[in-house]
Amino acid sequence: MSTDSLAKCSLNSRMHLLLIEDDAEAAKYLAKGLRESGYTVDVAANGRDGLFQATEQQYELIIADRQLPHIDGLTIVQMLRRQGSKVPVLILSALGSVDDRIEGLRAGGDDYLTKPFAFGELTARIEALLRRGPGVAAATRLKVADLEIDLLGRMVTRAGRRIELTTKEFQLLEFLARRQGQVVTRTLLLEGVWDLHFDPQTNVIDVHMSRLRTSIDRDFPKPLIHTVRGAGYVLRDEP
Amino acid sequence: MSTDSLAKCSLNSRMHLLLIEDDAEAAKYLAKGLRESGYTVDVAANGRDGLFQATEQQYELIIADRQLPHIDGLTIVQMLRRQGSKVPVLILSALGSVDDRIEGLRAGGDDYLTKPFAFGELTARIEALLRRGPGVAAATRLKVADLEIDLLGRMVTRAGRRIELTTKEFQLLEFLARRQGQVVTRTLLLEGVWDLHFDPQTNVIDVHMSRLRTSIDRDFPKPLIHTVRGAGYVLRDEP
DNA sequence: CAATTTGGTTAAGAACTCGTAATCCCTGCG
DNA sequence: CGCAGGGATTACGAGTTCTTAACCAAATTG
Repeated sequence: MSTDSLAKCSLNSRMHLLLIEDDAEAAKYLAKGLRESGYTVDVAANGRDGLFQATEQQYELIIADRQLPHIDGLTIVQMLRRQGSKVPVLILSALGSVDDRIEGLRAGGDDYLTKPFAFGELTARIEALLRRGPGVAAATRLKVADLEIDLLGRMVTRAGRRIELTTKEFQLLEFLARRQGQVVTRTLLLEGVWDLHFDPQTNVIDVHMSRLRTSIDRDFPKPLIHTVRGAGYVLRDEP
Repeated sequence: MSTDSLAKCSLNSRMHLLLIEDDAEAAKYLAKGLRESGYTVDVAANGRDGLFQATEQQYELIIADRQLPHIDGLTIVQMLRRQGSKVPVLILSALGSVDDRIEGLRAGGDDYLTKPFAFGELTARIEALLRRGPGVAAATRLKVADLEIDLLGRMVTRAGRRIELTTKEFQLLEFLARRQGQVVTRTLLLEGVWDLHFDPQTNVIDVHMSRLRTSIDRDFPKPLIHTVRGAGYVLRDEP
């Protein structure tokens, strides 16, 4: 099966990652691949910016090169830990030899990966780090009433019938489904689905929500997407 | 990997085992003994590495300690099974109570051995598991709907009709078929089929996918290869 | 060594997505 | 009732992504 599981592991929840890598080309390649795999990726080109962004924003995981301008990867980990942050950090190292300090990372719940590595290996380790502890595998399918979402296959069915969605629609639905029953505010959607941290002054959300609605709810008696006036939207069975 | 690993796994009589054991001394002792018994043995020192290696490579059998750092033995079995792997797994445990045995087997472990044990007993059980039949053997043919792929014969048929493919096309199809139903990203394809670890800045994948499509899907009403915009491709029956 | 096959590149255009903006539609309140 | 404000819907177009055919070089074959 080899990389089977890797593929399987890579299309999960929309997680926010920070990639700290000074080699522009490598950074671009990795970021692209990770985005294809469904992650939201921010990139920092050096240690200083990286550390700043890591403290400024909350990431689910940080991937840092070992050797970086200004501040190297290991130091970033140390500083983050000193600030009380517990974000898992994955160190990319060009060094072949096993460094004691790096070895120590594993104990701290973090991990390292020696270059060159297969992309699949990276996603596998990311998934391993994102798992909330042993035994709790990340979900691969979500269910809301008769609606089923297959994250690996990027497939949605309702009442057994197949529903085609665009990428944005799928992301939006996944975001809602992960918080099913809870009201999701516009701001939350803007950040979680569009990665916008300011008000775009447009009605992007409304438009996409409308599109998603026609796909999900039009041909069915019970709508699953509900508007909460003045607050946001909910995905749930009851009105 | 594709055809390489195939040759490796099916045509080589030397059995490939993965031993996941955190106790370095025990691991060394067992590995040595198993190698003397004619097995090729890889060792992983903790659950995370073990699970990774188990998915990364095709092993005929996996021997895993029950208690491991990061991810324990039973969880490894569960995860492998969830990934569709059928590798026989032998769990080693210091726990001897009946409950533990049941739990271990229910998790999908194929056998259970309580420490301390005689080395002979270990080899006996390994042989039993390996002998236990074709059901556990590595796949030599893959099926997706009416499409059949004979990995050993390097032959493809759809609806009984023979389809001729070039080497690249076959590799591509095999890669997709091994992950049928799952979206395969371009990056993954680039690495898995072309062994390119950077962006080739061309559309090789698209072109070959198009060629594969004309071979596989042109003369049939239901296409099996589907594009997932912005992500990659899937091989599956449904649209 | 010519002929054929194979695999990578280029490029044109087809198909599709997504954001904007204009318009319509509620809902609640004065 | 009519108005205001939030929300829904629709159409459009720019930009992107995918498909395909044609081309060429390298490898393979007779």
